[in-house]
Amino acid sequence: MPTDTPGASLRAALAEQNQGAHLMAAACPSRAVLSHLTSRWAVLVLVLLLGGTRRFSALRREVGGVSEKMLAQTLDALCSDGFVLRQAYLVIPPKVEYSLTPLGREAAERLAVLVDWIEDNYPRIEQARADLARSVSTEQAA
Amino acid sequence: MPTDTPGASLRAALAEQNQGAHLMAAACPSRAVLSHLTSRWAVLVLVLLLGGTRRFSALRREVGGVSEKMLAQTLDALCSDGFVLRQAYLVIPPKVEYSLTPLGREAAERLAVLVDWIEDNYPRIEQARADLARSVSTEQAA
DNA sequence: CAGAATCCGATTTGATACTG
DNA sequence: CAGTATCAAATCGGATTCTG
Repeated sequence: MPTDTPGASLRAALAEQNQGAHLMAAACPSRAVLSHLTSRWAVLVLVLLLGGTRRFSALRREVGGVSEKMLAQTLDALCSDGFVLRQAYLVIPPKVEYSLTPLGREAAERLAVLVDWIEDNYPRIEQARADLARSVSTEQAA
Repeated sequence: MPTDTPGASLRAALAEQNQGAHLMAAACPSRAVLSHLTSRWAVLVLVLLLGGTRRFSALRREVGGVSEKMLAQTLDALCSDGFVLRQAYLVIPPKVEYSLTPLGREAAERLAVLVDWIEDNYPRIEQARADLARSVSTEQAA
């Protein structure tokens, strides 16, 4: 087994047995982490930071469509979770650099796999969507 | 390079050069796919379905905290995107089964890697958060 | 430049009740 | 059982203004 998913078997086993007290549980604290990592802008920010340290304004430019507020909010959350390191240089004009922590890098790499898959397979996804539109209630079952 | 991320090099290259017209672009249609896949309940539903076909009520029970409305809405979106197959049996009482399409399975597997990572590393994340709380503005730079 | 603060509309979310 | 309909609450998200 050359893959790097140590918890896969555990997760699968628990999922099939429905006895897990993990992410599927409403009260599980890791739910918050999941939502932070998969939030609209966090995914893009993390993947970008995988390419190296960046300043606030650079991120603002590179992450198309993000507002200052949302970017600041996203970065703040990622810093609080220990995924991103914020380094503020006390100079004028202000200069702040953001980079991934080792933990953040691990998470970002996994997100990048998803992002890359989407980009690589977008044509197939579009195709599937088109196929669906054609087969409007064509098959039944009993 | 033994990993299964064919687009990684492309993504990294584009990210570093900031010349990409892909997910980082505000208007990129794949943004919608990303948001569907990473939405609060879709992640959990997809990972659960990785464990096999499930009925609506089973999902409702297993995905802790989801409301009927949100589950229906989530499943609807995943079906429209071609990630989930919905099979309705015309019997009384009604019976509807949801399962992953090949496309959905690929996406779900990548999400599962992330979910598994979070569960496996939650202690480290908590630890990092605790460490942060201690080092409140301890280091500067110039 | 990097953000904090404020305002406020748009969207999301979730109980609850109802239906085939 | 598997939803849909409805309404109120909560959150999101962005434009704007202000500051060190």
